[in-house]
Amino acid sequence: MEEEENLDQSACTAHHRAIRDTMDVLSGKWKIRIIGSLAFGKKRFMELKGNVEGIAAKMLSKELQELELHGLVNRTVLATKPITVEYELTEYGHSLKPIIDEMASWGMLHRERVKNQ
Amino acid sequence: MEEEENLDQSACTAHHRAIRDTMDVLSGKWKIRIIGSLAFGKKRFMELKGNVEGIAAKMLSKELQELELHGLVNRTVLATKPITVEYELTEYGHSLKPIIDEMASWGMLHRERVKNQ
DNA sequence: AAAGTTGGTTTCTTCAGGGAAACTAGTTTC
DNA sequence: GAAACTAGTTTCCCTGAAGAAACCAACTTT
Repeated sequence: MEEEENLDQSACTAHHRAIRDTMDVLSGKWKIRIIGSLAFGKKRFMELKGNVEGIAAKMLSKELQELELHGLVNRTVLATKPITVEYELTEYGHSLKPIIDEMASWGMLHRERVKNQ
Repeated sequence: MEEEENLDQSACTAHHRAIRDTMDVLSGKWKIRIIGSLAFGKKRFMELKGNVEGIAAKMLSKELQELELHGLVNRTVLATKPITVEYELTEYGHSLKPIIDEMASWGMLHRERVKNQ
């Protein structure tokens, strides 16, 4: 009984810690939405700004920097006529897709439920 | 090509909207962690407070009220000697488990990665 | 040379999310 | 009667997340 409790407790502690870790990386109002946008493919700064409705340039810039630091996003400067910058998910960034996808499908479920309440 | 683009765009829009909807329900620093704790089974107020490390009683109380309003959590008052209150996930609340689980397992992955970097 | 494009940075400000601690209230035990 | 346990509520405060708008700098087009 006691051993079982200890196992439960340590599994539970690790679970909580893991959730906190994830939330730290995805902290703030915008990161998940930016990643959700990039999950559809690489995008330029202004494309992202149009895609992530409501975000200000300052926020987008800041969040992209954090995502890059965490190794989730790659930033590539292209030597085009007016300089363009491309952002794309790294392989590691793509590993967040299951979370994003679950959130997206739950959101659709929820919208149906609220509609038919 | 144009039709394809329109399909892409509307699928993409719905995706973004769904993510926003989910984030609205799970807004704030604590809801996911509370749900993550309740996913292990029903808990009393003080149990939750001990379980969700760092949360203040005010926050816990406020967040639980919101979760109850959204139909994710059930609150039951028990007529015990000193009154006790039990919180548990509703069936609908359990539908969030895939999200929580994905976050937990990504968090563990991330911790491994950071450790071995 | 003025205006528009790109991708930002800087500054200034506001507001709400959240923290600490005290307080309530019913019951029970010391 | 004081202290302790239950589950909160209330108040007061403060920081940091975020918004708005202006500004910057290289290059192109008109």
